[in-house]
Amino acid sequence: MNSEVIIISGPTAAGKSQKALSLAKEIDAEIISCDSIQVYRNMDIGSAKPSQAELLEVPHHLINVCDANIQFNVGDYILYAKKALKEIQKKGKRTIVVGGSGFYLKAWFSAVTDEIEIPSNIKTEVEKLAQKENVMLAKLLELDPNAAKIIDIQNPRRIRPALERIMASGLSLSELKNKFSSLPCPMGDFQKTFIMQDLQDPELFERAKHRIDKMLAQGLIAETRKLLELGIERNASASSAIGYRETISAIKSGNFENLSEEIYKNTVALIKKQRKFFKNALFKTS
RNA sequence: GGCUGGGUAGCUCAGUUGGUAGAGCAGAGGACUGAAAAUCCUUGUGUCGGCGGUUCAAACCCGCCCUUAGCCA
Repeated sequence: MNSEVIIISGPTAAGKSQKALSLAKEIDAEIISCDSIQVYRNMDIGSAKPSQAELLEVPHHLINVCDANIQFNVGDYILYAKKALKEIQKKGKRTIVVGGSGFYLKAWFSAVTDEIEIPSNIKTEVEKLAQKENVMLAKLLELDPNAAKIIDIQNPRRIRPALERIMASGLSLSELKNKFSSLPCPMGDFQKTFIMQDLQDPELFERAKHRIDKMLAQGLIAETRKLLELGIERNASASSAIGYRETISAIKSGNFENLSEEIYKNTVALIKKQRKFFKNALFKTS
C-alpha cells in the first residue's frame, strides 16, 4: 500500500490538469480532482474539464459526480475523496490530487468541517429565522454574546452555520472553535508532496484570455443554455461559477457584447484570490 | 457653419433648489467550519475640459474657447 499523495495546485489556467495527466501516466497514478465545479455533470466547457479522451486515459475521480442542479459542498467532497483514495490505494496505485479549489484542497491538510450533526428541527427553526433580516444575528448574539470575536458577523454566510452549530451543540463559538482546532485531517494521515503550478503574470493572464475565447468558440453559450434547462439556477454555487454566471446574465439580457471581457475580468480576480488563499489560508490551522 | 447632448477617481457614471464631491468596477490589503470559481471586511485629495465673470460661496449660474457623439445644413 502506497500512502504517498502528490498534490498539484495553483491558480486557474496555469496548466495543472496537463501536468497531472502526464505525471499520472509516468508513475501509473490515478487522479483525484479538487475542483468545486468539475464535480458537476454537464459543466464541461466552462469548468475547463479534461476531455473525454483524457478522462479515459487516466482514471479521474471526483469529476462528474453530481447533477448541476444539486448543490455539492466540502462535506460531500471529503466523503467522495476518502472513498476514492481508498480505492486507489487498494489497487496499489499512486494518487495525484489536482485542482485549484482552495477550501476543498485544504481538506487534504487539515480539518475544514466539524462533526456536529444539525438535527432537522434546528435546521427548520433557523430557516424560519432566516426569513427576516437580522433575526438570525440577533439570535446568535443572544446565545453567544461573544460571537463577533470568533466569526465575521457582517458576513451572512457565516451567521447561519454558526447559529445552527450553537443550537445543536449547546456550546459557545469559542468552545466549538477549540474543539475544531484539535480535529485531525479528514483524509487521514499520509505523506504529502505539494507541487505549486503557477506562471508569471503576463503569461498566465494571456493563457486565461485565450482559454476564455476558446470556451466561447467551443460552445459555452449553448452549454449554459442546456444547463439552464437542467435547472442550474437552483444551485447557487454552480450558477455563480465564473464563465457561467456571466453567460447566464448575457443570455437573459440578450447582450453578448462584453461577455468575453466580463469573464476575463472575473477570472483575473479569481487568480488573485486563489493565490491569496494559497499564501494565507491553505496551511493555516485555526 | 447651426442645433442638441456629453466632458467629474484608472474605467462606467451619480451629484436634489449654488455651500470646495460620491457609487459600482478595477487596483491594494485582510478574513475564511459544510455555496468556497462563493461570501465578507478595510482602503478613494480627484487642476469636477480650459479661461474669464456673477456670488460671501460654483461641478452646479453667465460668456468665450477646446473636445466628443448625434442631428440639420
